[in-house]
Amino acid sequence: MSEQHDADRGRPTYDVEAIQTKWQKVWAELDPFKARDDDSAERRYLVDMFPYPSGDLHMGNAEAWALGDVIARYWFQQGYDVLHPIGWDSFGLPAENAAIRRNENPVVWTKANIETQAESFRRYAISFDWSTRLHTHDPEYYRWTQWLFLKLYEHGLAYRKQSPVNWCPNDQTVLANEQVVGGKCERCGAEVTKRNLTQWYFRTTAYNQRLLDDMAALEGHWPNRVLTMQRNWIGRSEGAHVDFLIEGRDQPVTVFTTRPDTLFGATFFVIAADAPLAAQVCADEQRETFAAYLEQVRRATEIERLSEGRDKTGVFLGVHTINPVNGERIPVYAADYVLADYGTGAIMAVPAQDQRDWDFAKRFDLPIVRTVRPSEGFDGEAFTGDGPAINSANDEISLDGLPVDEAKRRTIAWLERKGLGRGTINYRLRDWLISRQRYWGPPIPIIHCPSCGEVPVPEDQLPVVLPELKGAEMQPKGVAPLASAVDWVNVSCPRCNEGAKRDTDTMDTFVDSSWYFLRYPTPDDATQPFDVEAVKRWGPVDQYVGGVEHAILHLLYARFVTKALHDMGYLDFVEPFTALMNQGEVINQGKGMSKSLGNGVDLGEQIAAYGVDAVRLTLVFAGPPEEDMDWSDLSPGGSVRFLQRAWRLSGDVTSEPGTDPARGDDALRKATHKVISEATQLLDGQRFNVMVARAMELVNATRKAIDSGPGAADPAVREAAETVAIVLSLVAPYTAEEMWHRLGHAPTVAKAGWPVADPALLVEQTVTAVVQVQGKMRGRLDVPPDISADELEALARLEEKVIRAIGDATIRKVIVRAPKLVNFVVS
RNA sequence: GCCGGGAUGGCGGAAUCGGCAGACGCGAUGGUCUCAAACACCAUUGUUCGAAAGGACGUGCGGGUUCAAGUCCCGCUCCCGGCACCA
Repeated sequence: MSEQHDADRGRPTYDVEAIQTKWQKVWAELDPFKARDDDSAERRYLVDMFPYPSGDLHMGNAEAWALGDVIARYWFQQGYDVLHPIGWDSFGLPAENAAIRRNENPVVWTKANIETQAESFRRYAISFDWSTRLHTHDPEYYRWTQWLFLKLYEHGLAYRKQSPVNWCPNDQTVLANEQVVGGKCERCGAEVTKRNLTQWYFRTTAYNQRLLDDMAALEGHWPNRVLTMQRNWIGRSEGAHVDFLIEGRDQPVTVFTTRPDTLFGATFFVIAADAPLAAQVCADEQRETFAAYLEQVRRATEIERLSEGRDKTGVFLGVHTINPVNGERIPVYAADYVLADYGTGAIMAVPAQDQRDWDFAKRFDLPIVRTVRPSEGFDGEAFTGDGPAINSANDEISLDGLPVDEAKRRTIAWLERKGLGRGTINYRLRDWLISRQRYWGPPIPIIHCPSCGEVPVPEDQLPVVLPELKGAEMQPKGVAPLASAVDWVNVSCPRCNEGAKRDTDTMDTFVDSSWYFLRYPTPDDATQPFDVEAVKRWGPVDQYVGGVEHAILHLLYARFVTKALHDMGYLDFVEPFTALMNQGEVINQGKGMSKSLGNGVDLGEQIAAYGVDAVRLTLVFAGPPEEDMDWSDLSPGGSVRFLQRAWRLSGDVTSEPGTDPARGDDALRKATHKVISEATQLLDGQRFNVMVARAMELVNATRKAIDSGPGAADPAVREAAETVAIVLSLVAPYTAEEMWHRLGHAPTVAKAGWPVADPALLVEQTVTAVVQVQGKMRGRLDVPPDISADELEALARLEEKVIRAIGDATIRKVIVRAPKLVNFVVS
């Protein structure tokens, strides 16, 4: 016995440290959470978004894993064959920046942090199958990330193009659209600028409609806000393509519009200044003006471009185009309020019905023609609402008087008939830019050959291993650090054997994490990225747990990769994560924890002070899983107190293990089985905080039964205490195991089996009926649950308080809902 | 501006089928134990009137439906999150 004894009372005390040390060792030997994968039970697959190894685990990690572990451990208790894996998302910038500072290779810092976190996870007692462990920086992992690249390349889903891209001047690398937040680098906060570069892309746009449609199956299983964010990001909009002929060009220029009905009001035409088209159409006499403007646009950061209340800028390109619907000659401008990479990079401008166009028209003194009659009393500028069309007729078509929807349909039909345009659907989603000019990521497995062009590295030559750079060799300088590893770069072309060069960019770390859940079932497979059959057995992930910060990036990419691999025949599902839970954030004193605010709460210190179980319990009990919690509102001390009360029950029970509870105290048994029944429902609904509350009630009831009820020897007391241990095993594994041990059982309580409520014990002998007068509560009656309406009403009429409340009034109506309620309506 | 979510005691939160508002916990107050303190345990704890019995009020605000509304409907306010010159 490792328990210490209280000197005064001679009774064992609840020694958190000792219990933790003791059971950690036992569990390491038992390895109880290893997935069996042997068809002995239904499989369940739970994944927590794997951690980035930056230092030790923190409060946020602690919450996410505590919540995921409740679900995993509940499944273990129910007898499922559970796969609950762990890995590390171990490529990425922080390691690289640290390595530059420390003049070493990023692997050193990365490995050290991983070991620290792994050790913390073990102490934190998460129910992992440790044999699943993987790290994305291992060549044996990224070999398959490169394989994924090659497969996408093979199927036309990976390609290289030149395009204006987001550039982070601080990190000296390009960024995906998704990594630019409010014009700033998502990672370092620097203002992002644009550069025209040739980069690698994954063709996410090939899946835009399916990414949208397949969300129907996630409805109700994914948080609403995540689905909404994904929908916004994909940004489907219905409209039309309209062709415009620009003077001096043979090929028409197509624009996208959601308002084809307003075509008669298009009084000018705008091309994104940084789109190649702008330079192409520009008239010679305007060339200098345009070049100056373009230079100004290029220099501006996104922040400046988007800044509130900024006047529209632009230049006339010296050419005109013809409005196809009315033959009007309208001027063509270049401006930066039109985006080069949305739609076609050019628009028809309808100032009367679009505020941006209105602003531009005012600035450059361009005509404004209303083609939708604004509603009564409208005193704004551009009118974007519904209304009858006006000024919208030519020899062949008249929209006048039609509402917007109908006018759109007619215009599209007319355009299609004339061959001047067509109805279309446009998406905001763009292709995923995956090249990075940094070191610590998987090299792109492409060789550039002067005669053969882009040549994929043959599969049997994977992995393309990173050359071992350290310190300043990785210093970002705008070109990829790999370029300076001359021996590594120069290779012979796999196709023609002549001298060639490796691609020197590495892949975005989001590529690593876009498929890791497929490798967990077979993490050591040296012959393939994942075992198709094993993934069929386990996949898709039944429950995914992680922060909402990945609502767009990671989840969108993982969904895209899953669909692509499905179409290639590797997967039999199209959505990777059947259900998603976003845990809330742990904040402190109303603000996010940060060094600068000095309000950080250190997980290690909390665990040292209160113990693993109390910290986990506090996090789970704080509120609904998805809600943010403020650590300063919580009381780990209270959790310790509760755990101690629970633990003490296990020492008080005097009956032998295996005692038949049927002879036990009826009232306590009923309480126990009610808690079992409720806890089961609450777990199924992921309402873990309420489940903890029920466990607390059972502890209180058991305490009472021991002290002032049937006593410690009653079999119902044992049943209750054992139930407490099992329920607590989902949240407080150490305390639960210790209780289980003191109750005379062998480890491990984690697999004791989830109790089943006895329906006979859930039937109440009496229920409380409420008696109301005028809807106000005036009395309570204890009645049998099968009481008839008449009997209940008769009893209610005899209640003294009810009689008093009715007084002289006449009873107009009596509502009886036996056995719960009687309501007298009087006047 | 658009989209999503929310507002319940001093605090975190329960009440997910329209039927006892405030489960459970924290904090607070009083008590038991103690030389004392801490721990532990017991009791009280929505506001208000009342000595008490008992009553009135009470779920962001204003209306409505209903015998009955935290819950449903209409109109607001405020807070949190996301998107935003996306044609």
